[in-house]
Amino acid sequence: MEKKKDDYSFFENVFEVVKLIPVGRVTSYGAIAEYLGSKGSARMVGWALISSHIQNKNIPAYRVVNRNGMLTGKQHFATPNAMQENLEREGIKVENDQVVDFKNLFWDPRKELA
DNA sequence: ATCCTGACTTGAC
DNA sequence: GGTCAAGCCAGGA
Repeated sequence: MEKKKDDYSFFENVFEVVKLIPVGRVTSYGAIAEYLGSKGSARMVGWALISSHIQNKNIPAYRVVNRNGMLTGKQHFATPNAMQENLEREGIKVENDQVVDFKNLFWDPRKELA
């Protein structure tokens, strides 16, 4: 990472939003990216989340899935099953690496947090 | 400095 | 309505 200018870097911003995700809810990378103003660069959100795993803060990265509600990032967790287990622990049903009733559990920061 | 890759998304065919 | 291709920004080789 870099020291950046004077404000928090893109990553810190991502962490903030991710930490604000309510329990039992999920969001998508694109939604966060759009909320941060970097709409279209959803990849960066995922990239930031990779760094989140080395952060000391509790980043519920498992609450972030792709637009399809699919657990694309489970591979990057300590164990591929961790993501699904964590979600299920919060009452979110995951089936075939996909969040059940995703559209209902979807949490849009731009809409809810805005 | 150039090229490649990546936890994504959207538009076109 | 599913599949393919391109765009996006940042970081590592």
